Amino acid sequence: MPETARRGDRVSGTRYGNRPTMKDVAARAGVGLKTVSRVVNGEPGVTPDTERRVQEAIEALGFRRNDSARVLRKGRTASIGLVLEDLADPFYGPLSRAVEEVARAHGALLINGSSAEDPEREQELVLALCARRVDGLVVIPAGDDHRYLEPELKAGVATVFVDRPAGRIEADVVLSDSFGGARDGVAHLIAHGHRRIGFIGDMPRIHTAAERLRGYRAAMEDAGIEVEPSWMSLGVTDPERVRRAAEEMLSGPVPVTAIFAGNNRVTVTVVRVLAGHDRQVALVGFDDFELADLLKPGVTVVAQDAATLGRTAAERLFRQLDGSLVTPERIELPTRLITRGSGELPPAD
Amino acid sequence: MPETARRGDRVSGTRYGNRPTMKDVAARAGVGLKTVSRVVNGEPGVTPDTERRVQEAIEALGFRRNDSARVLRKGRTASIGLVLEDLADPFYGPLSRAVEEVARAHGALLINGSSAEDPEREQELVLALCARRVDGLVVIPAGDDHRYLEPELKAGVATVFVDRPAGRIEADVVLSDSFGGARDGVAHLIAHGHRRIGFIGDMPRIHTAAERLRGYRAAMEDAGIEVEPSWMSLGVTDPERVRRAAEEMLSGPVPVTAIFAGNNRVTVTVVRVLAGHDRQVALVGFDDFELADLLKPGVTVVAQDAATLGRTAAERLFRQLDGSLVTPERIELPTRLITRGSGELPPAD
DNA sequence: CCCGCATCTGACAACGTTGTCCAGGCTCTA
DNA sequence: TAGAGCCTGGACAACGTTGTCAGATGCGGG
Repeated sequence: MPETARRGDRVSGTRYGNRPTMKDVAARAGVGLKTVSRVVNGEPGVTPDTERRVQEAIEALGFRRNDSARVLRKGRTASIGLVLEDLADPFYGPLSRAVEEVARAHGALLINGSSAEDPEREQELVLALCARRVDGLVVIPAGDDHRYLEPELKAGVATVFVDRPAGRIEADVVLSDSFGGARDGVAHLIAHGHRRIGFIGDMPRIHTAAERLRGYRAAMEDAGIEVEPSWMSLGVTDPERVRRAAEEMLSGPVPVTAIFAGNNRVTVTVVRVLAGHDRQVALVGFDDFELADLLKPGVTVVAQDAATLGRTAAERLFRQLDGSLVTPERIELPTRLITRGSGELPPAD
Repeated sequence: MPETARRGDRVSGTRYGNRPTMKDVAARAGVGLKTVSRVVNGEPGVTPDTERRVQEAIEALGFRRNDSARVLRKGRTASIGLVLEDLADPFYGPLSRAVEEVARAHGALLINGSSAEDPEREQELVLALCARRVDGLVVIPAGDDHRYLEPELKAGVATVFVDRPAGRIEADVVLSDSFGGARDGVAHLIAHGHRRIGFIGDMPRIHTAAERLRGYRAAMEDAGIEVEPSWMSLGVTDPERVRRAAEEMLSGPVPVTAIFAGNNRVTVTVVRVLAGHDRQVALVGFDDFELADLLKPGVTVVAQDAATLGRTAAERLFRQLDGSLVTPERIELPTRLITRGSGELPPAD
């Protein structure tokens, strides 16, 4: 019976299509396996001459340590996971980058995934990250029930939620003061004489959206203004529906003189709608965005700092891993009203 | 001698601070180790009753398969790496997202890292990803020598370069037609009567920057225009220096009547500078950006599609992994001139 | 009633690394 | 010069999973 090559057969010390291992390096350098390990990890106890021989063998074979095996042995992966809604959203880019910088400072890599605002996909992603044994997780939740994370928390996976709180579990949260920010933004419009103010926001099942709506209501109530149902549009995000919602508010039976936009995508769409109108309508948006200052008029916004949000969360994560942090906490970062013109327009009835 | 707990001691089947393993699940379910593996991987040959018992044990213990061990055994990680310049840059967010979507369609996770345009950091990141044995790499190179990747390529790591070509190695590349785009953009300005046209771009050691500069020169030469050295500003990116460069071009001995901006960050800064001037200066920018249409005047740009760039690259990557792709290729995607007003302003001398 | 076969299950090795521990050779001192 | 102590290097097991292979079980037919 003729022998055929099988996976695992060795040819001149290296496996077919596979990578050289420490064993191969050891054989080539004429030293023991552990000595190679010591050199690779910069551990003491290797004479300069031996080290040189090993380095040469590593170079010659193009050896790279297999971190999967290392992880298996050591238990830490030096990587953290980030689950967010959509990396293409300008709000999350800087956030992700901030998390990455902190991770890098701690020698960790960042694995990230977009949930597309789908709770199921969020869970799928988070569990995939856990299966890869990330040391920690930064999650911008899409769903509102995170009990599926309980075994992970128990197993010591550091976890921080960002932008929105975790559902039904105890965990660290870092978020912006959506309620206060929205209330201040709407109050700002009221202070400039507006009473008929529209609100366009995301689905209230999203925590931030609900909080911003609550802020809107609170500001209106504080001013003794009764809110017409037709002034509120909830759960619309895609440009076309935002456009329709805005048009309806502007031409309804009780037309608004100002609009509060619940997030940057909505704001931008509303700006587009208003650009097509001749009537002056005031606008305040939640979330800053690039070029807001260059539009005519400049767009007044309630700004939250995505990078700080990410940095704060990541730092807490690594403090959890240190062990210097135990009790879950809720950290709320203040927002900042930036006036640029659009929010200071007087009502035009 | 009192016994003290050591790492490795077992308490009711689970290790301290560690996670349950298949062995633990097997013990609890009263089955063999391999049977658990079969259930977890949906392999056939398990009776419904046994499967139920195993599932219950998994549930009860909160077991998650350890993918590090799995990878070690199987050789594939079902993850790909993406190295780009800066995730916070609006050009890379959509690109990253597009790569992620393709990866997801192939059941792979995305690990990404920002090189911050630093060749050393790029190499460090790429090698860290290789150590984690990603199946493939999408790289937006910062450096111009990628020979360090040779062992990886030989070992079968699928690799695609995006936006800029690889240096000194043979590899797949997907990029935009920077030269043609810039030439067309500048020609557009020339067609509208401009002859004194400024160019502000990134360091020429960056391939795209060099190509765009080449396009600028080509368009000028085609029109028989001699370029004044003071019209070109190379290697400036940070807002302050771009601002100074623009001001100098506008007020120099031979002031320009139009500016071609080499990338979106430069374009935005130039828009800011021009907003502070009363003299009308034409502007064409490379790269589209959000809200370019809402500025007054709208900003004419040479648009490249970041998402398509990312998608194309990722698709090639997985075709490499299929084995259906062998020879490295260079794919150049066309750019598109979008006229919005700023590029059609006549020269104001 | 027993054999053969199909079906289900488990023991065992291997993946590539690191931690533990011991051997051998060296230096230093009494 | 012998003994103690240090330094370097290597053998071996373990991490948690999957592939291989053989054993156990049950069933139907001769």
